[in-house]
Formats: sequence, structure tokens, C-alpha cells
Amino acid sequence: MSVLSEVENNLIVEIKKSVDYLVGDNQASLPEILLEKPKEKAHGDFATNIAMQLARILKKAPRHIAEDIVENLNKEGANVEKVEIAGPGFINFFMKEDFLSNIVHTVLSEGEQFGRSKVGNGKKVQVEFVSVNPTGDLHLGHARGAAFGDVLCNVLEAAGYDVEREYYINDAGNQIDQLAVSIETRYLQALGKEADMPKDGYRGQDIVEIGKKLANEYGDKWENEDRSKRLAFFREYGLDYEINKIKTDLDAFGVHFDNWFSETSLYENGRVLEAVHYLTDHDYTYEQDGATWFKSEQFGDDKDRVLIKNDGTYTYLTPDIAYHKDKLERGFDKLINVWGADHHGYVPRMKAAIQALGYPADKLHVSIIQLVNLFEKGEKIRMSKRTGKAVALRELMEDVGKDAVRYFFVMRSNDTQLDFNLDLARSESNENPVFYVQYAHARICSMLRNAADQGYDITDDFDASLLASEKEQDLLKQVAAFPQAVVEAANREAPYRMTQYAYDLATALHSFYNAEKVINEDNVALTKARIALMEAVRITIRNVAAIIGIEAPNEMK
RNA sequence: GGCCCCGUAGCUCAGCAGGAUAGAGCAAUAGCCUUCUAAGCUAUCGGUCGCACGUUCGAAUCGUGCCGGGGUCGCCA
Repeated sequence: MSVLSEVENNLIVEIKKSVDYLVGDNQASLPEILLEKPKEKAHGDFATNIAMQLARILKKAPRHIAEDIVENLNKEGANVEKVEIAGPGFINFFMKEDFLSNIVHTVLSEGEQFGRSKVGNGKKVQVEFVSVNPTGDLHLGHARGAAFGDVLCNVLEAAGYDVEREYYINDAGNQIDQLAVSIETRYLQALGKEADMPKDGYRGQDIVEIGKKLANEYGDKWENEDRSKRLAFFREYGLDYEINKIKTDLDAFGVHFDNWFSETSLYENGRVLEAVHYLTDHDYTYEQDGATWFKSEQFGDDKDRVLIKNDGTYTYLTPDIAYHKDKLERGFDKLINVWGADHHGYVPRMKAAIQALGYPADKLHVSIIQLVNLFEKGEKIRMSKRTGKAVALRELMEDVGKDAVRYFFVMRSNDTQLDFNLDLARSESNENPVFYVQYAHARICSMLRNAADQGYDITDDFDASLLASEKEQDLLKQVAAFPQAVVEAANREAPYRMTQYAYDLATALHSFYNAEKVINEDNVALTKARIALMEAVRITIRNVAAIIGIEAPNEMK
């Protein structure tokens, strides 16, 4: 699926007519005709390898097939100026001069909508991401997942999918009991009492603060209270505090969720029990060593997994199966989970569960986010200098700013490890891709301000066919490529393609800027056309920046 | 040991629904500001695509086997 321009569609239709004529009855095995945009300008505006693809079917040499296709091609109808056959059998198309000029009008009229398409067909996709345990701060790995998930959602929305963002709050289970006990310890310490942090307690600064806060608000009230009541209260209080902190941090990072889903709610409304019953009723469980096991191996997992431990409590998997059952029943066409690399081993058992629940395994797609390493002055940083703990998202944002953090985290494919270069993110120069892209936008704004001072208006009529220089054509091609770039990023669930696109567009702009002047007193018609072009580029940069979730500033300070 | 990710220029990475001479950025070198923002541009230098077989008219891309780096293998979450 793709969004092709009218020109491309037209060309494909004409090529197909020619090919149909050649192959006659062999229709069934006919490969799809694809156009590529050659890297080399000498190879034309578009190229197709259809002749090579047909070689096997027609049992003829690719170059001969290409000749036949070209012979039958309606060049006029396809808006083609010149056709060449090259290499092993590529057909290269050189389009008539003005084939790109419409794009400026398109962008100006579509504005914020430019780049959006309907290829997603309104399909319902749910993306569950971040879902960090509410027991501490958001760290770098989480932040990468947050940026990835959020930009992925933006891309999917732009491509016409109906997207829901969800955060799964692990507010049940051992780690929350541990949170309550850790808070208790800090609370007692805040009151000046002797209390030791348990071995696997949470030692973060935030827990110390919760302890102090409780001591200030309640004095020794909870010290004398029954311990189970005390822990129950601390548990709720701590959860509330941690979740709010996570929300605040994500908010500052520009990440917002449609739905915060509580694990506890699954217990309260009987969904966990229901899921266990479902599996048991379908004979997907058995008892062994005092525990209840899920037969995940028959669905492709390495081994079977425990659902109910021999102490009667559930493993993490059990409510998670109930959670996915719930998600599936909410009617999404596709579920995407964004998980850290340390969870990849968990994928087969979750996919097994999806199948056991009666759904195809590919209903769920898990995007694994590889590790992040921080570098400063060429050295790997393991701990924050300030806190002595793992570096928190908040700290990183204060250091280099939200935009740099977002951009750097989505800049690389999610399945490669990421080296985050702090010096680079801080630097205000062309080495820093965020500034490079933002500068392109600011630069255009500056030109447009100057143009306005001289009495030009971006709504003036213009003749787009005047935009014929090499740099202008390059810019037009880049702009025209945006809708397809969005679709490809969506199809491949690869948001990093948006940062690459943004960078390439900025490069074309800067290159144009250094080669040509926009405001040219001797040529008013050309000036008007270039102003329109600049506005079209500005809109495109702003739109891609919006998808990445960074600012498109009017000036650089 | 099983499974997952990675291995492409000195460094960081694209390219991997097979296609033309493997691309960017940084670093290095040489240039461009009486001209709309030099936070910019232009050019040069730089690569046995980890290795070996195989499939193919054609392999960085697909398959198999090795080698190297990282991650992960709990009745934790």
C-alpha cells in the first residue's frame, strides 16, 4: 500500500497497458509494477525493473522485453519526456519538466494535512508502551521506549490508522508490596526511628521523600497503627505519588496516553480468574508440583509456564494474559506492545497465550527496544554524577532539552543499540541533527519575514513552473516524497525514518539556500514562486517535526 | 548451551519485500560571509559490506555453518 502521486499512478497505468499487451494470457503470474526513484539523476526521475521480472515468464532477455515495453508505451499519456533502457534491463523515465510543480499548490492548500493519508483505512491499532512499574523514576531505556511508542503512534495516525495509546500500570504483585515496605522504612527513619531497608527494597530518593512527606503530614500516626493497615495505606499513597510523578515526566516529554489501565482492576472485576478458567476449560493447563501450568509449549514456547505458584499466588504472566484477553476483546485490529530488550524472552509465551485465547499470533506485534548507552567526552556513563543512580529521563531533559532527547531516541532503528552522545545533543551546531532541522525551519521563517517587509505575501499568485533549477527540483522532490515516507514509516513500524526524512529535507533546503536567493528584486515572478516554495517546505518541516514531537521554531536564539 | 539483536568508511549509523558505480553525518584536508541567519554550503580523502559455502542472470540484502559484541534464559515483575 502506498500513496502515489498522480504522475506516478499515471505512469504505472501506462506501463501496465504496454506490459499487458506483451504478455497476453500470462496475466495470473504478472508481478506488480513498481516504480523506484533512482539515486543517480542520470537514471531518470523514475525507474522500473519490470522487464527483468518478466524475463523468467516470457523466457526472453530482459533488455529485449524492455525494448518492447518502451515501443508500446504511450509516452504522451504518461507525461514522459524521454525513456532509456539501461544496465541489465532497467527502464528509466525522464518526466516532462513541470511534473513536480503541482506539489507546491498541493502543500499550500493542504497545510497541516499535507503528509496525512488514508492508507491505514481507519484500522484500530492499540499501542501499549512505557508501562514502567510505579516504583521509581523513568530511566533511559524507558525514555527510548516512550519516544519510540509516541512517534510510532503519530506516524500511524498520519497514515490513517485509528490509534489508541495505553499504559499498563503494574499496580499489583510483589513489587508493590515491596514499595509499601520500603516507604514504611523511610517513614520510620524520617521519624528518627531505627529501621532497616529490606534487601530488595527500593532505595531511590523518591521513596525517601515519600517517607518525609508522610512524616510531615501524619506525624507518628501510622507508626502506632496496625501494621497491615499502615502498609495498605502506604501502598496506596506510594502508588499515587509514583504514578503522578511518571505522568508529570511523560507530560514534560510530550507523551500522553488515552488510557491508563490498572492491573489491579483485572483482579477486582474477576478478569484474572476468568482468564484462568478459560485456559483450564480449554484444557490448556495442568497441575504439577503443586502449581498450575499453562501448556504454552504446544503454541511454540520453549517450555510450559507456571500460572499459579504452589503458594497459591499468580505469576506475572497470569494477569498479563487476562490483560491481553481484555485488549483483544476490545476489538482492535492490531495490538503493538513496546518492550525493552530484557523482555524479549517473554514474547513467545505471550504469543502462545494469544493463540490459546483463539486469536492468530500476529494479532500481537512486539517491538523490542534495544539498550541505550550514554556517552560523554567519549566515555560511557554508567551512573548519574548528581544522584549516583541510573540517569533519569527528567535529568536528561533538563540537560539537553526535550527536543534533543526525543530526536536522539527515535533517530536509530529500535533494534539496534543506541549510543546517546551527550556532548552532541548539547551542541548548537550542524553536528547536532535536531538543530540542523530546526534551523532550516527558522531560516525559512526569517526569509519570509524579510519578504513580508518588502511587500510580498505568501498568498500571492505564483508560477510554479519557474522553479526549474537543480536545487529547486531537488527540494520539490523531497517535499513530494513526504506522504510516502510517512506511509513507509508506518508500514514498517519504523519511526526513525521520520528523523531521516526530516534531515534530508533540511539538507535540500540548506543547499538551496546557499545556491539561490529567494528575494530577487530583478525578478518578481521568480521571487513569488520561490516564496511559495519556501512556504511549502516550511509547512512540510513543521509537519514532520510535529510527528517527531519537536518544536519548529520561528527563529533560533 | 537455547533464543533475540547487532557486525557496512577511523567513529556513529542508513541501505537488507535481491537490482545499476554501497550512501549520510562526524572526524581529516581544501575552499565559500561588503549578499535573505556561516547553528549554513561546496569539494576531496576514506569501504575485502565479520568469514566461508550455497540459491540466483544478479547477493550488503535470501539460506546454512562458523567468528566477534551485547542481551536474555525465575513458581521475579
